[in-house]
Amino acid sequence: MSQISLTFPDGNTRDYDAGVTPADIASSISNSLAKKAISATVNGQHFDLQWPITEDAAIAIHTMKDEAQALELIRHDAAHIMARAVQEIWPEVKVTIGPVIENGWYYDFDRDAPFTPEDLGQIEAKMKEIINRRDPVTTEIWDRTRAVKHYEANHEPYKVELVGMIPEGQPIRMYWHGHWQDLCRGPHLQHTGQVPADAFKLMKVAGAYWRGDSDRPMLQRIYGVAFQNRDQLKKYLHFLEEAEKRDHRRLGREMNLFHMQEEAPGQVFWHPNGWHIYTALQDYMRRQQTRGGYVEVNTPQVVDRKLWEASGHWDKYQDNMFIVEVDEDHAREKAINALKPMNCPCHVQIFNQGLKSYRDLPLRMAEFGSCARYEPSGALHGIMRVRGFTQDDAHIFCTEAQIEAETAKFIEFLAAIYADLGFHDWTIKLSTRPEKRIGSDESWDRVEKALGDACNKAGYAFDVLEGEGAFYGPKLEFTLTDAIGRDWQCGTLQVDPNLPERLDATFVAEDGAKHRPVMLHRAVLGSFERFIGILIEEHAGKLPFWLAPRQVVVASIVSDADTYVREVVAALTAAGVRAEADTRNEKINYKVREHSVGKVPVILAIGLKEVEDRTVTLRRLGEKQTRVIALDEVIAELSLEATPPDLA
RNA sequence: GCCGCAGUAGCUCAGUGGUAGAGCGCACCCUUGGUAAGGGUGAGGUCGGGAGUUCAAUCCUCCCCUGCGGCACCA
Repeated sequence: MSQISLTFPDGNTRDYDAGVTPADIASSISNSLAKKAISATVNGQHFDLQWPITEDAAIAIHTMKDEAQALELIRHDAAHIMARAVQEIWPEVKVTIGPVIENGWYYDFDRDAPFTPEDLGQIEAKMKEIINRRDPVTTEIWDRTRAVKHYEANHEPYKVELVGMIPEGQPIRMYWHGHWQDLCRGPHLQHTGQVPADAFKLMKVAGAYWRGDSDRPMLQRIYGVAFQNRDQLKKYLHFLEEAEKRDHRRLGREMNLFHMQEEAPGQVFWHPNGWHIYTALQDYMRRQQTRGGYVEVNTPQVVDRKLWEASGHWDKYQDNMFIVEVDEDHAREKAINALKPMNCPCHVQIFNQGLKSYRDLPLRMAEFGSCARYEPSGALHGIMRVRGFTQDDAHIFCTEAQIEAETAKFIEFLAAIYADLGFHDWTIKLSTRPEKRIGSDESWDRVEKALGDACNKAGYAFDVLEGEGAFYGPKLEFTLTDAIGRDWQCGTLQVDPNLPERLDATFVAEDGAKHRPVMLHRAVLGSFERFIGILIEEHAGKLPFWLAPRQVVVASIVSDADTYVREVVAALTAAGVRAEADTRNEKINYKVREHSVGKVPVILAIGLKEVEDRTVTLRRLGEKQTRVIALDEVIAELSLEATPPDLA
């Protein structure tokens, strides 16, 4: 038998017979390692202890202390154990796939009756039983015919399909957890008892299309989470509770920011408190855009279909548009209009007024554009995914040669805004040419390079998403990570030579001839609605002072202080601070509690002492400590704090 | 749009084949209290909408709407 040479993480190499398994190697090192080993990494591939190694390789043996590998195996085995549990309880249920996902796994089943919450409990109990049996996990490679025959005989059509999808030359691997068999690329643990019985939980059942295709059958997906131990599971469940407390829908109600109702699904009724956030953010963005060399415009809401036909939206986007038919009784002639889902065609109309010179470029045209999109009902989510929204939209009309400089300028523009808004952790993704596209490869080459170079020039790294660009051009996406680790794609910059072409935008160049400009669609926040939702969740409702809808409540302790309370409120208001009086007949404890729950950042308590000394007692949200401070001083302090970051 | 679940007072939720309850909130009264809920009294509901079964429907059945969790979607 031939020999192979294996290199260990410490740099030592040892020779073994070809076909040796990581399990053999662990045994050859020590008994304790043989017991503790769970898997190996062989030439970068996560390897089952039972798989033979056939060539020289770098190898590292993993134990439960290697968290990444341990969690992957635990979750993957849990998925199999769950599928087995389901089939032990309901043998007629058909199995499909069950991958590991963040924090756990899911498994999709085909079953007529829906799984109920009680079913989940039953499955969980059965899983624990299987874990306690400590059934061995074994594996074999089968040939395709045998695998297909096996699954046909067992009435598992989805598995037959999966076997058929495995490319020629790749092994068709079977795994057994005890008697229960599943097609699986592995790796797995060595016996079911290695999955901690007290550190997993089945979370929910949901529908999911077979192979993610909405034309194929809807399956039932059971989600589970699993960790190495009970404490980690508890911690995760606690995290979920915390995330729920940040839910913008709940905080929106509690802070009286906005509401939604069924007469206007997917649209926001902004209350005074919420509208303060909105206008503060919009005022800030308007100042930034002015500073960034943009001109602001405003364009119609209801636009005749002719323009949408010309722009191409009527063809490609109609399902997402609100169509408005004007009745003949009310209009001179019957017209079909659409609410604008995007601002770009209208911006081209403004560009097309008068003759543009190359001297006008780049022309940066911004609009807080109210758009309406008929989003699928299932997509709606609070104020994050809505049917009526306002974008911080702009289109930069420029030449191809100006794309790089304009993009670099935009990245710096966006970075400054994210920093002001408290987001420092964000990334750029460059989406490149898709398969179905227009334009020459040379032009794609140039424009993709321009975007990449612009990122480098601005000093930011980027990831590439191959083939994810729009059909007419590549784009940059800017994704920020929030306080609890969730990603939100907000900013975007998209190169578009198509729309100027379709809507016949031109400028006169130095050569005296008419040329086609390129458009850069770009946004920093995306939509105000969604971004405010993100801000609320980011801060768990405790917005930065300058954005907080209610900044200060001045609360009387005794009613003899009411006159002074009103004086303090008036002085703060005059100094540009949003202040309100609370002179209700309630105890200070009650007022403090209520305004703390309402996330008011500053409470000024006023009793007879403060009236006497012309002071206030200041209490900040979340702090127990209070501070007595002179009226003039507190006005100066809070007025400074109320100043937006770009004006401070 | 698809699968599943849900819709009862402003909010959170309980409940019943004979038109309904709690806590908080709200109103009024007492209380003037020093930093996360002082006490009392009271008002408030076409039980999401429509149809059906029934002597009788908030409850059972069907359709619709909206929401929630996923999936699909996000030119």
